[in-house]
Amino acid sequence: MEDEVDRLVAAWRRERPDLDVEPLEVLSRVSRLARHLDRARRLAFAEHQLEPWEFDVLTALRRAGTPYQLSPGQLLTQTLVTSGTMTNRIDRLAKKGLVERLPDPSDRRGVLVRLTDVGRDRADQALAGLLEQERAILAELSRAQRAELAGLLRQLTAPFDNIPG
Amino acid sequence: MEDEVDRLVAAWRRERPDLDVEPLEVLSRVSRLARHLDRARRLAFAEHQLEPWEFDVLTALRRAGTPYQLSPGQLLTQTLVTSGTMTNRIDRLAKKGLVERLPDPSDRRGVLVRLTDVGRDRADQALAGLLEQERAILAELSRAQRAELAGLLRQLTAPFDNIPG
DNA sequence: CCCGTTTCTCTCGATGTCAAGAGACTCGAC
DNA sequence: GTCGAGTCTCTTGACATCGAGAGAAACGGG
Repeated sequence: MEDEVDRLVAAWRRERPDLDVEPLEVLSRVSRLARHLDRARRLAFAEHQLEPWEFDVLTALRRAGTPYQLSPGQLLTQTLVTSGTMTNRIDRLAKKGLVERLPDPSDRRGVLVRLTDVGRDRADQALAGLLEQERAILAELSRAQRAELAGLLRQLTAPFDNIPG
Repeated sequence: MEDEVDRLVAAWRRERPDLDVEPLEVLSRVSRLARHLDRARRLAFAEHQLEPWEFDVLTALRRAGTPYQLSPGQLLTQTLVTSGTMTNRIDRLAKKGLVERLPDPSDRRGVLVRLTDVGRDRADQALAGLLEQERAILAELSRAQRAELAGLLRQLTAPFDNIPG
């Protein structure tokens, strides 16, 4: 089956026959698939009244384990947004009752963000929904193919995740 | 070599041992790799004084072939942004002298956006730089592995690209 | 022809993000 | 102790995007 990247590559070969555009076969597909996934996730989360960014923050806290609390700084590094953005996000999540701000008992500059019970349940439900949807997308592939794909992708992501920042 | 997704998956298995999180092994890697690629591309384009969105628009015109012109509407569908955004983008590219607006001779409601010579050269140079960088990222894999990866990704993207919109 | 519908592009207001910096507090050297 | 550098969170202003809708022109049935 043909996809958009096949058409993209064909267009480049026509317009720039001097260039080797083979890298696009892999990396343009990665980018485009990621975009499709973003849209699909937005839909899946909407069923739980969550935005993707809310899911990101809530699950970071959820993965931390009890008592489900992290500093805003720790949340920054996990979600890769800036501090101004995180302040805004915590404000909105707190207003919705999904997290609460607590003073950090060991550092009076600091704050701890803790998941409320409601927040934990919402995160758990949204994760279950996400996994269900992702399983449907991956049904195109056999178990062996999925493992193969995961392994090849790991080879590409590992340098980014380990060497720099 | 371990990557962030391995750590992510391990955290979920600890916190939610009841869930099968195998889909994350593939799809979280796709999303994270796409994010790394975005950052890398931003850097590569900066050497040519281009933003990623500028590259998107210029190369859409470039791929169209001579005379390198498309309507704003055609650019919308290729770049997947809204019309308000495209108007803004064309304004800024025109101000930089990379594209120009022409009245559409066959439809007085319409406009044609045409790549200037400067714009075409910038697009060509930026594409060459991008491909060079992408080749470096893909050097982790053998030619056969790249072909395998492209094929598996195509199986996942094809349903999105063909069935819906 | 004429009028309603559709198809274009652009305008406008709201929103989320980033980058830079301010303010509060901690920590270590002296 | 005290001072300066470092750390942490929040504030502010700029900016790109989206979504809804306005205005202009094309299209097509009666």
